[in-house]
Amino acid sequence: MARKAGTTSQDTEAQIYAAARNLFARYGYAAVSMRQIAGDVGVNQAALYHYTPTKQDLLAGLLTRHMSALLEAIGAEDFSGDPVHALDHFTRFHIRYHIPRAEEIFLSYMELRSLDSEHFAAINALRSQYEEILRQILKTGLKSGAFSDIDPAISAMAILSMLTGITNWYSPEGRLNQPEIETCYSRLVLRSVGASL
Amino acid sequence: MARKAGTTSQDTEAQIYAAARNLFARYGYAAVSMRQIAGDVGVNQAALYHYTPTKQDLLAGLLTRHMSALLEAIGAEDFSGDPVHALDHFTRFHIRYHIPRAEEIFLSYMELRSLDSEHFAAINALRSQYEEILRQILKTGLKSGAFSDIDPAISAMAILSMLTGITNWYSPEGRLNQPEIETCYSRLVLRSVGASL
DNA sequence: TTATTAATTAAATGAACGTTTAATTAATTA
DNA sequence: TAATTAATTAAACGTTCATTTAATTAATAA
Repeated sequence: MARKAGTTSQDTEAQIYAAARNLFARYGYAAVSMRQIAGDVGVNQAALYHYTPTKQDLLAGLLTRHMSALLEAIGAEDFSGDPVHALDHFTRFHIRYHIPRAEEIFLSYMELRSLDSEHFAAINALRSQYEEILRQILKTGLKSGAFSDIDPAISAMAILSMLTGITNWYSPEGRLNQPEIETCYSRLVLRSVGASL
Repeated sequence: MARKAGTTSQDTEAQIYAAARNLFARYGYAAVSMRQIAGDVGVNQAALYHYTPTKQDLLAGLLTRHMSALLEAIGAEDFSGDPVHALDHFTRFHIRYHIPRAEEIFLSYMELRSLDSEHFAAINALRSQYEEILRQILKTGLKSGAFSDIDPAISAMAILSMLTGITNWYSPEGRLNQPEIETCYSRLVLRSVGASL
């Protein structure tokens, strides 16, 4: 047998990554077999090895792509102005970016442990970069007096946990829509660091 | 071969649960084999089946024990007084209870998906009970005017995410000790719901 | 059009998995 | 002390796993 008529390699690769993301997020990396992923895509299991050398690299690829895309997206935002505005902006950006990507988020929090140490270090470095952006906003606001009585490092972790936790309960059919959730969380975040509203 | 000289069944069971908890938390339920657990305890793999009918029941047992112990512990606390004090008390209780139990926490957040639907529903009901305690504190404080401009359901989830996230970065060798962390988080939490400090 | 390359498959490999069975013996009960 | 029960083992069962090999052919380049 051979290449499927009318398809390109890029299509197949995207489908493989999408299927792997979905299955890993639902059942966990170790619980998902290469056969399952191939089955979802509709190809033979051996075809996957044209796109990834191992299952481990497939996971690492997913996580790297996710973190790189996140860093690129936040790199296009401006947090240089008023710290209160910057923190509100960061909060809303984070929620808006993460809600439609609940699978990736869950994966990148749960399956870091499934990576070998090299892959782990690489992904973790990317995550630190993202955290650092929030830490900087908090430090700036603390200096300027916009925020008060906070430990920027601790507060950054607290805020990120709070925001990322949304993906654990959010549903498009829920009581609040996304802008309402943003407003709700923005208030919680700003008040937590002592910003005067 | 037979029973090991000088040991009791209770010892072995406790060791099995401890090993399972540790391994599941480190590598994930699906990634850990019954042979590994048995190896850690120092018994043959078949011996595990004297204590659990299946691997799935072993996980469910771990999670049930954890949630029941948590509910029993918080049941001994009093949150009926001043809402500000109650929320401070809840925050400190949560941190104090969870920090030494990072393994169970990680497990009960990550491996719910590994449970079949009956086990899942049972554990989830226990978790809701715990969340409800915080929701009640927030509702009471909102009525009394101690807290302001919050959605109690959303705020409860936000606070729990924030607090539980501590287990992702906490280290006994870290910059802050546990009481300092408690104070730091208590301020974040109280301010987030608009309590006047 | 022909030759080459890239994408895919069926089949196999050897290892590991959860679980069961039947035998064995330490501890407990009578 | 003798009989029973509970805890444990070695070995095996059938299944599934990630990965490899060699063959096959659609798409592409010459």
